[in-house]
Amino acid sequence: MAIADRSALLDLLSRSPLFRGLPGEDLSALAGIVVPRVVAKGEPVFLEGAPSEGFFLVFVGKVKIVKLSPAGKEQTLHVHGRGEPFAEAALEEGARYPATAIAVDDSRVVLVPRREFQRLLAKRPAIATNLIARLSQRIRQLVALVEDLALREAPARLARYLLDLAGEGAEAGAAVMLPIRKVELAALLGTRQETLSRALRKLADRRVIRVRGAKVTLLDPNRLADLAAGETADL
Amino acid sequence: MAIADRSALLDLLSRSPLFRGLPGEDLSALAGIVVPRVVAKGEPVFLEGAPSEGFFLVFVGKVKIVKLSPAGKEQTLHVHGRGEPFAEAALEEGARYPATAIAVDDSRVVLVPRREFQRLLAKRPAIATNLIARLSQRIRQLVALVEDLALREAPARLARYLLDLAGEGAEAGAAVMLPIRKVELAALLGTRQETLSRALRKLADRRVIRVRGAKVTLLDPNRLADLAAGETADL
DNA sequence: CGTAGACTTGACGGCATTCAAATTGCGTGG
DNA sequence: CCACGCAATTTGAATGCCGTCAAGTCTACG
Repeated sequence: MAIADRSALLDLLSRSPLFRGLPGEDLSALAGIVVPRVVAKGEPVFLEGAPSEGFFLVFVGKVKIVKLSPAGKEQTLHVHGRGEPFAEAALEEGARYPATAIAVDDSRVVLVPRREFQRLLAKRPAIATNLIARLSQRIRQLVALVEDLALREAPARLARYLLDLAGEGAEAGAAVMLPIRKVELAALLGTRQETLSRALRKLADRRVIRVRGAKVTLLDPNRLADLAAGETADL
Repeated sequence: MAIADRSALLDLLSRSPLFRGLPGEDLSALAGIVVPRVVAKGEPVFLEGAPSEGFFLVFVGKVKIVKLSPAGKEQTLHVHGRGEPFAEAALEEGARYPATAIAVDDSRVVLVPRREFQRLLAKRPAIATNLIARLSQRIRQLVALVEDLALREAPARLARYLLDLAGEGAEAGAAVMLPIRKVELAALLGTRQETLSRALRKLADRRVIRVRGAKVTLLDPNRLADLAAGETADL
């Protein structure tokens, strides 16, 4: 990795939720340990079932974590952007990756090797705390996904996603840009692009949102929240 | 709690995945800190959204973790039996329970209060390691559930569950007892009792299993594994 | 034996998937 | 600046799994 990247790397590490607040010497040591990798769009970072080498951080680009069925269907568990760690759940001795990671765009990631990380973990209990917090958060995300899949219909999932994207204080008229292609979004919402398209249409027809390509305007956030909550009441 | 229970409590704690290997003095301290609770069948241990008091261990009985929709639908995330900890993901300051816990049978649980636990956690790094392992395992379970919901049809989910229950080396003719009522199992598999009933029937008709009440005999584990993997090929 | 709870079966409808085809968006070469 | 072509997205029509509603059956147990 070029010299010019080293400071960027240090910056990345220091901002990561896992290493936040770590002394400079540790960050420096980490920067020396970490293994950079380039991954082209559509290529895997690792495959489900492969023995864990460690966990990763997204340096540039986007990486999705997916489950694939033999029948070729795909469910996205999460899409990670710059600075985010992934595969932190596969850190134990002999662990295997429980899902596949694929680059959504041309990306650069860094591998934090398992052994070295464990050594650091033993030395710095603060990292354990951060890791526990991170794992707990991931559990909450997965619980929310299960809730979506089991308890909500496609339009309601979309509504919840849009509200999530807009953040808490979503005013009427607020606009959001979809950060991923619609096929990817469909996979994340547990459906197909066709169904997503129809769901967008449905909300747009009811003047709850307006869609212009990847730009979605929230015309009526309150109604959107109702729909997200599972209100079925059609117009 | 009666004196006679104290040794049972210590036994429970020492066998718990979180506290395994802890020095006797810590276990003793824990036993003094822990808060016993009796919960009748169908009653909640805690409700989704309530501020976390800490996490729990099942002493006697069974507790299910569920997500409820406004429409009244229910998805079970997990069913915990004797000795198992639950709600370990809600340990942070100000955390709220991300799902509801309900006793499936008349049960006794013990609460491990958040503050006290955190104090112990700071003192014994080994617990942090155990906790990380536990959270990672929970993540894998949830990923498996998502996979089921998104990628498999009801009969395939049932097949996977039965294989899970039978364990790795499932011989033809091996029998398993369903540990929970069929309504509960249906909720865990993300479906209804009617659908579960039909799925059992389907597998039985094909001579893959035999069902006698709660006893299920695996007549053809290989075929069952194929079905679990998503093979659709009907008879 | 009778009752309550657990489970099964049948009929019907809906949401989402699948297959197929049309349409739009957009980067690139002319 | 515009046309071409691929990729992304949308739309339409048919099918299917599963959920709902409503009876019916089984079984443990008093």
